[in-house]
Amino acid sequence: MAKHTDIATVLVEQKTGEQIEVKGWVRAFRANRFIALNDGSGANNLQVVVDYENFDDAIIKDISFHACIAVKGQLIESQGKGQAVELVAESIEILGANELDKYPLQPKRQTMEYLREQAHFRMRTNTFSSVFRLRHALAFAVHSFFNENGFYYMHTPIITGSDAEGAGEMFQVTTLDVNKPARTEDNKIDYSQDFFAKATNLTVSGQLQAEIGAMAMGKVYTFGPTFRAENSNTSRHLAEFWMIEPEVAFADLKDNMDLAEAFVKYLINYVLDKYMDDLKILDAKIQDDEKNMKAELRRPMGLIETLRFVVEDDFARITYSEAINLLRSSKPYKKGKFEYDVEWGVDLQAEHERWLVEKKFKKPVIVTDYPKDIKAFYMRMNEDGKTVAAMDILFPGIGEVVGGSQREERLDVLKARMTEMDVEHDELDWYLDLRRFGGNKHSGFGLGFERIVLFITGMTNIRDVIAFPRTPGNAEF
RNA sequence: GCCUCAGUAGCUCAGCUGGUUAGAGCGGCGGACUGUUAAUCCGUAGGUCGUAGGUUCGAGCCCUACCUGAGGCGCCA
Repeated sequence: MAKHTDIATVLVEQKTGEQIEVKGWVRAFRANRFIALNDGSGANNLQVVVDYENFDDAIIKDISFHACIAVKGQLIESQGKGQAVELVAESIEILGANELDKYPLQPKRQTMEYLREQAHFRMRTNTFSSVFRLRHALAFAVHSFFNENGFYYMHTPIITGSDAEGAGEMFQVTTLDVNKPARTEDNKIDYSQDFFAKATNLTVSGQLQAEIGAMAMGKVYTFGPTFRAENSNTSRHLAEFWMIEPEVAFADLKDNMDLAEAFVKYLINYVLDKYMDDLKILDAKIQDDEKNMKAELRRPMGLIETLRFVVEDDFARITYSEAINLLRSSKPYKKGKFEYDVEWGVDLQAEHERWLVEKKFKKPVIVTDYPKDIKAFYMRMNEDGKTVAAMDILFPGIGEVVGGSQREERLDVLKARMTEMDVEHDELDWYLDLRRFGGNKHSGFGLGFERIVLFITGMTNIRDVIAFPRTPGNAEF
């Protein structure tokens, strides 16, 4: 028996005249004659033509929406419009029939919220199969970009005993009996009896460990799961997400920005180059979604147009202080339209970031040199003693996609900052060692993978770009 | 964690100022159909109006609490 062929391959090679076998799920069965078959290998369906007189009624009856079938036959030039080739069915095997009266999906538009509840089936829809193919492509492109640029992929720990970074609330990892944990004599929980003989958590960032790598391997990156136990209820936050964190020795803040910008553009170019079919499906979906929306709520550009625009143009680069000045002389500020005040020393609010990105520059904006008091202890202090060498990249629609900095390499300055910000020195002694012994200038950033997938797919809720989203109160599947 | 909005058939929604028997489209089911592209046509079944209380002669509609979802904010990536 011939091995079956991926539909994507059949459609690319178009070897008409050949006998082939394909396997997949029925997307539609029209006029008792035409099956739109999809096996997930690509965005496009293969049209299978059935002469029903040649088949049992029972088989014809089982060819229904999302039933799984195998088809053997000859590939021919399509006799109809809409596709180049089609498969003339000579034999059809029902691999898995479908009970339509109980099946939660329907061949019609269904809301993202409803499909989210059907996470075990939603990948069978056009939208989600495209999203997850793009997610795969982008993950692959992450590795390919760094590999091409001389970076080493580093696996930082998922369970960590280090809780000093302060990036967010953490999930505790323990094998102690939560109902009656071991206690010390003064009735505190006795972590010396826990699995790792200390309190441990799921990682909130691999950055500090990546710095260890950079101080030996030069250019490293991590790409792995990250966990935040924040009670964040937004369309841009997950409790479990994937983060990419490059760390580069001998690099200053400008090198860091150049890297981040080149990286993001590489990812976008990668899918523009290789996954246009999926982008077209999502582009069309967005246009369809926006058809009934008021003009001012629609996106100014289509998805593919937006992606091209981002890669063709330089990102805007401004300092935090310049951003404050721009905001204070902006129309919405003068008219009192902002809900929050704009004041040097206070972090930019979402509405301020949105004005900068969507109104002022109309493209991604890199904001640098934030006040030291609103940023982390490890960011390098600038000459002015007030700001640090930090940078955030803000994207239209989703806000902060990248957060990074040049790291403080001066031992005395770093220690002073840790004291100032109440960071335990003892726990991070190894981190200080990196400065004590052969330290160097270095920089890095963190990029939320789902946020960039969100931007590139044009989806609007981060829960729809990860197969099984974890959010407060929800860990289904 | 805070604010706002929503929950009516399997799905997407309509349901007037509180008033008789709860409406549509799609989907399902039964049938027709051999060039369709979200196929089309005919027929048909399907509802504890999120849950629990309350107000009222009378509640899908008003009030209270809770649950679930969405949007926004904060925290961040």
